[in-house]
Amino acid sequence: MTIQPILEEFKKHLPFNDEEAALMENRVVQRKVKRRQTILQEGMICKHYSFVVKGCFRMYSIDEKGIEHNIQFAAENDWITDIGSFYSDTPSKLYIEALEPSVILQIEKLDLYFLYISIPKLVRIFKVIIEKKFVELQNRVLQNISSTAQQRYLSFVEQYSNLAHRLPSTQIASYLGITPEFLSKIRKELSSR
Amino acid sequence: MTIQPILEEFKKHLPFNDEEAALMENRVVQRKVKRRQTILQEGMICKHYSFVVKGCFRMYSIDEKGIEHNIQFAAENDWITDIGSFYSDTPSKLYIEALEPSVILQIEKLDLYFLYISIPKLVRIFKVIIEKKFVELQNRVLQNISSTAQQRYLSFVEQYSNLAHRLPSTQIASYLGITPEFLSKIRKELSSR
DNA sequence: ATTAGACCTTAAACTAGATTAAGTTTTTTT
DNA sequence: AAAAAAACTTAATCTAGTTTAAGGTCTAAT
Repeated sequence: MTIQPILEEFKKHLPFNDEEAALMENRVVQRKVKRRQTILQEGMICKHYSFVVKGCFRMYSIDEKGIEHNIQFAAENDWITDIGSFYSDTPSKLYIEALEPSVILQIEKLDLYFLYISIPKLVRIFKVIIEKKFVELQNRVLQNISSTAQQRYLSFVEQYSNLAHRLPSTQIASYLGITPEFLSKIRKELSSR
Repeated sequence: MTIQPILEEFKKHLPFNDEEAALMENRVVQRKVKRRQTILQEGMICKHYSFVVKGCFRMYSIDEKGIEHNIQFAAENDWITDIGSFYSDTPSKLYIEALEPSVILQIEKLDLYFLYISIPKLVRIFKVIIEKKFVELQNRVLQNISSTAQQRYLSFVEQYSNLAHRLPSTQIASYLGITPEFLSKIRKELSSR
């Protein structure tokens, strides 16, 4: 079954029976994405909720000066979408790009709405998913307004150790809101102690 | 009916019928909160989801140096809770304090769970509420990693003009992640142009 | 196998924002 | 109404992080 990875993930919340799984299987599409390929670009309406089976993505915005700013990473068993664009059908200001060759499972908006009605507990599951992401984001805001770049780097490495050794440091710097040059300085300082 | 302000707010999502309203009325408690009084403190488990009827609150954390950092404000018709502590029954690291004499409506966790079961669309409503807050928070993260303090101040004033003229500038500085002295400098610079 | 394009590092000069400190005004409490 | 406490401002000094620039390494594509 294509959606097996999603079902495994849902077991942590509220497990699905065979009938529910079959309903979902019909509405989910698997897709391969090459390294550097984008699945969302500025100006597009975000049509899908995507689940990462294999690989890694970043969501970023480009400012007036042309500089990219990483808002979020998503690796195996994580969900990624521009939730604002997705639910309100407005053009996105963001990009979602594969940082590695990847495999994802995608659900379209109307299919997700159909599933919300036919499998009511799915609403509960997606509510819990977003609540967890909300808490993570809130902690990140707190860090941003209260900590130095070094402290933020250390807690990024601690919290996302799987990502930290897998991502180019340019991408991490962009996520932390500092220049790659300064991250290099921080790393040197840390290694010399 | 005590919960009238909540019902008005829900009309924007999915309106309640009389029966549903009565169920909810039984599970909601009204409470007056004095200026500077806290409804949540570090170490406590956050027991309530709170709806602001009148007044204004801030949620903040205190760092090792004793400095307070504002994570969120909530004024009329907004919800406030430490969602991490509330759903996982873990001690909070945050404070919620009234910045003005206030009136709130509170729902306890078990009551909310009862209502989620007896009024299924309530799950949908709270999912949408948190999704909107998620988008706001994501924009704030983007601002924090990509903009100067002046730009962040200007977009705070634009987005929350109702709050901006109501809050002491110390509180705004703490929310923006800068010192009150530097905010004063920014304001002077803006007014002289 | 070679070249182009990312990626990483170092270092000097610069700037946004912090810190310290002192003085003024406004608000709150008694 | 007076006293205390909180809030706002200005300015000098300091520092975390940026900018610019150059050289070096690694990876990927022809």
